Amino acid sequence: NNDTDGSQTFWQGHPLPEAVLELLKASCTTKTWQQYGFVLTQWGMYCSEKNIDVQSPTISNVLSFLTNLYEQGKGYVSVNTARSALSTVLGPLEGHSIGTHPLVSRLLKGISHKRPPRCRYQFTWDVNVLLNFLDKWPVNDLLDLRKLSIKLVALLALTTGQRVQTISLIRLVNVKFVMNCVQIAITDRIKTSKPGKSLMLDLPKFSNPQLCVVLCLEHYIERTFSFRKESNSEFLLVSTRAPHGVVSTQTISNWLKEAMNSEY
DNA sequence: ACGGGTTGTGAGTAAAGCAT
DNA sequence: ATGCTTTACTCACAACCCGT
Repeated sequence: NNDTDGSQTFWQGHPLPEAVLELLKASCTTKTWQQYGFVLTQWGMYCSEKNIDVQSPTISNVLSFLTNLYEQGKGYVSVNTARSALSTVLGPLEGHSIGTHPLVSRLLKGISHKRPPRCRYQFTWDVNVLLNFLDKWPVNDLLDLRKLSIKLVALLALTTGQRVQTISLIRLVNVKFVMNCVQIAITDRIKTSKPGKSLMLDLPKFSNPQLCVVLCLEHYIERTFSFRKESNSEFLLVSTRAPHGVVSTQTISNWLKEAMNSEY
């Protein structure tokens, strides 16, 4: 019904039952639909400007649109996303899906040569800087909830090397304290999920109690126990503010940056 | 089976919005 | 004012697919 993720607009040419739409929509995550939705807004604007039928363009319309994005300064990856979006929404052209049309492939290849993608991370940093910093903090009991959260997230990130998405999806029921470590199963679908297989994380105890994830995690769970009932959050990480609901991946990312930005 | 092309995904960033 | 969420956008990259 509401069209915040853009998926509805795609099949508006076909009047389809709600249940069908629901399944078509489930073929991509909301994140993907959001991105495609943005591309389609651009496409819509381009079409009305050039008097093109949004639903059934010619191949040269598509090629010009993609070239236009390139000329706006977009890199290969962005134009490629646009290609994917159009390919998903629009029917085949000249017997090819838009993504696989030979001219589209060629065009994208040209862009990848003119504006090749760079790798996301160019340098690494010394983890000890962060560890030394956290080591100087007061013991867990004396930390306020915010600092405790920041510390926990930092230690989780360092010990697991997982995306913030993964960290945000740690469910309390899946955290198992065993002998000398903690085992965490990630049961929700994540970027690298394979059907029917959940990710297992092992957190070993660390010699320095001040920097031990296991202890910090234990403490965090105790500390947040009291308001779990009201917030009824099944997830480990909760907001530092009432009603202490689930935190977004963005918040976790902010906490992480705060930990690394040692200006306290 | 591998390697290239294609598709689908989360991360990062900035800015606006919203509670407390 | 602060802490967090949402939105809009660009990007890198993982997974998938398929021809050889």
